[in-house]
Amino acid sequence: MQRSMGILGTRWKPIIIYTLRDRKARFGQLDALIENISRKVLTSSLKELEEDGIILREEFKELPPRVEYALTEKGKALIPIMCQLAKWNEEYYEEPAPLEL
Amino acid sequence: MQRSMGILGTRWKPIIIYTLRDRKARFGQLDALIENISRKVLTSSLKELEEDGIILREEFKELPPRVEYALTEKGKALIPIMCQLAKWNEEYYEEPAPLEL
DNA sequence: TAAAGTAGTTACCTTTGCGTAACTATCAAA
DNA sequence: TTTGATAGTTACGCAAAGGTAACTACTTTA
Repeated sequence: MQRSMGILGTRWKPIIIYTLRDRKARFGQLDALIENISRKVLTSSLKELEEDGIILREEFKELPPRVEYALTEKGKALIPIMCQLAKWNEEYYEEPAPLEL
Repeated sequence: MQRSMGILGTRWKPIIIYTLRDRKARFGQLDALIENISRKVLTSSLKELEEDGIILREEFKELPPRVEYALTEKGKALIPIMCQLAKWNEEYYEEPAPLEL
């Protein structure tokens, strides 16, 4: 478990994996699909996820350049887990109580 | 997903939940069961998990004092997810290659 | 010649996560 | 009176995570 968390224990990496659950995506698409993430964190997270064998980076030598990110087998194995996590929130989330004035 | 990660997106919180999957535990037990965690992070993580409705803190007015932590329903709903995460690592973990000298 | 599109990088800064070590409070037992 | 046990807290500091804004490189199109 400590090793799993060494790979996934950040705010954004599971969200990136979840976003790639049903499609490849380009850098710019990920940036647009994931609200509030900064390009810098996206860059470094993608790099680390690639190092850990979760995603694959495919570069097309075109103009303008194109890069696609997709889950590896190891990454795909996380899809059901990420989906359950999303579902868990839908089931148990409660609006924070409005502030009394 | 962003909300799930707002609650769980740290290195230690999922490990604490995983440790409580099959038993209540006292503060000192958690400290002993979870290798390498510091008491300080344990304290603050437990506090935040309680605020988020994941765990329940039960204080016994005894001497010496005793405090037990257990998962709430919302927390118990995470058990299968945490177990799958642990299993995922067992399946896909590879020893890092030994350094060549 | 300038703008537009893609995929980043770089510099700088703030916040959060986490660690270590020492300290507190309470009471019972030695 | 000192020790031991439980469950923390406090002070201090480092490193990682994360944010913003400006900049780069390449080529096509206007």
